[in-house]
Amino acid sequence: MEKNIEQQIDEILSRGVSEVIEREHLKKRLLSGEKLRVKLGIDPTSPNLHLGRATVLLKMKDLQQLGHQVVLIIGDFTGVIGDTSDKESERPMLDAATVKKNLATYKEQAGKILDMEKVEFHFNSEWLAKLGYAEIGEHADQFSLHEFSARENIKKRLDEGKRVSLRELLYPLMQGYDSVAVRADLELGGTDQRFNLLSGRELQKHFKQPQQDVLMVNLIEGTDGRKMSSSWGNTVNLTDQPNDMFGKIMRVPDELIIKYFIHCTRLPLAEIKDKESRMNLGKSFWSKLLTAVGAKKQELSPRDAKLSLADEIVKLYHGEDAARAAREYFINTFSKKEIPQDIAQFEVQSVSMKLTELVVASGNATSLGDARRKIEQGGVSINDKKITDPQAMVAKENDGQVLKIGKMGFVKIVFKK
RNA sequence: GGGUAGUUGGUGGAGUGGUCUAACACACCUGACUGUAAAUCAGGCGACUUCGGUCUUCGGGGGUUCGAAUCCCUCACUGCCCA
Repeated sequence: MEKNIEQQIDEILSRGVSEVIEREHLKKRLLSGEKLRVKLGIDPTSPNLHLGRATVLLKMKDLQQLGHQVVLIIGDFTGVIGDTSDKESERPMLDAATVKKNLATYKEQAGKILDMEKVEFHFNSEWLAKLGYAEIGEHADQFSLHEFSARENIKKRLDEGKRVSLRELLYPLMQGYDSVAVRADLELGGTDQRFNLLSGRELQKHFKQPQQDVLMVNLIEGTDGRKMSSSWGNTVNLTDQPNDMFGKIMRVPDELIIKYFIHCTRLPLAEIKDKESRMNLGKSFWSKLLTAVGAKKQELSPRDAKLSLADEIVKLYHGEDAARAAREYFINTFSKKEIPQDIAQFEVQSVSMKLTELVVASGNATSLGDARRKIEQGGVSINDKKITDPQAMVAKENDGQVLKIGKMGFVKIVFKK
């Protein structure tokens, strides 16, 4: 049993983790049976959680399951400081109502992973709003401009002649002071948070508190292989419907399969390793040879690996049944190119309608011009028959037929008159 | 406070009086290919259209001109240098 716990802890400290600061110290504390206060700061400006953010939450969950206290800090005050790289809008102070609303959304999403009943919540305005210049000056004195400007992303912006607001200097101070305020033992974050996470240690030291340990998880790439970010549109959101979520994961580049398994699921590492080696098998010369002579059928195709990846992830957020259904949907629709069973209906209110208008009205094109282009380029069909005439009309005889736009858009046409 | 250079479509970035809906690249969309994806190839990528056109866009506002992304004024914002 003892050993089992140690293995769990080792996995917590290594799976998907890029760096742990005071690793040995932290391991010792985790083993000691002490109940640690594990801090995570969350940003109330963007309520949409995606898989990239979920990696940290999964880690929090692991810790929660070992009996540690999860402390979530809602950055209602920090949110104002935020990132000023967006040139046109200095963000206004979030009003209480928005924060509340975003928080509710957040809780709902994070609740898919964490046991929210056991989470301790704080708004950082609780303590940050009370500080005056004197205190801020004191905190600020713990850091130098050099340290700050050496941060990679700041340095880059400085080099490129982009604006870096002085306000941004305050951000790490605030996040660091949060750790003091909640007396954090451990703080989690992405590797991009390094500086902010470490600032907590600085300030705790200054305030004669024991210094928190820091655990940084790797950032994962988005579905297109670039950095996962809401503004790139390459995220898989926790709120995505099962079919969507499944499809998005299937679109992830092959190279990321194992990384996703490690970071976004809790499939045992041994199984992941097995998949990895079986996938690599397919690439080697010997395996090709063996396959050619029919001596071996062990290997795993990236497609199948990805299917089970998508399965695992959807299961995590939507449950097993949903995952199974999503898998079927995907195979039928995209592999076998069948028309799915349940598709949205579009009710036509008149006797006939222009196809272009229908495509737009059903949400499958952004403008009539866009619809026309899709039609002209052969992206639109009705009951598997391609329509290429942009002037085409739909009428009574199309009642109940299935309109397909692109790979994903299915609409059942229903006439009301 | 002084000086100086800038602000172009989702992004980067050309363009300095008409041929500009604005090069090129990325992103995005459609199609082909495929084991999902990627890669590759083809086409597209402001809006509306009776498919002949019409209208809107180059930080905001105003002006000069037959004509402005391009010239002038003004406001806002940003970089850099100096104090």
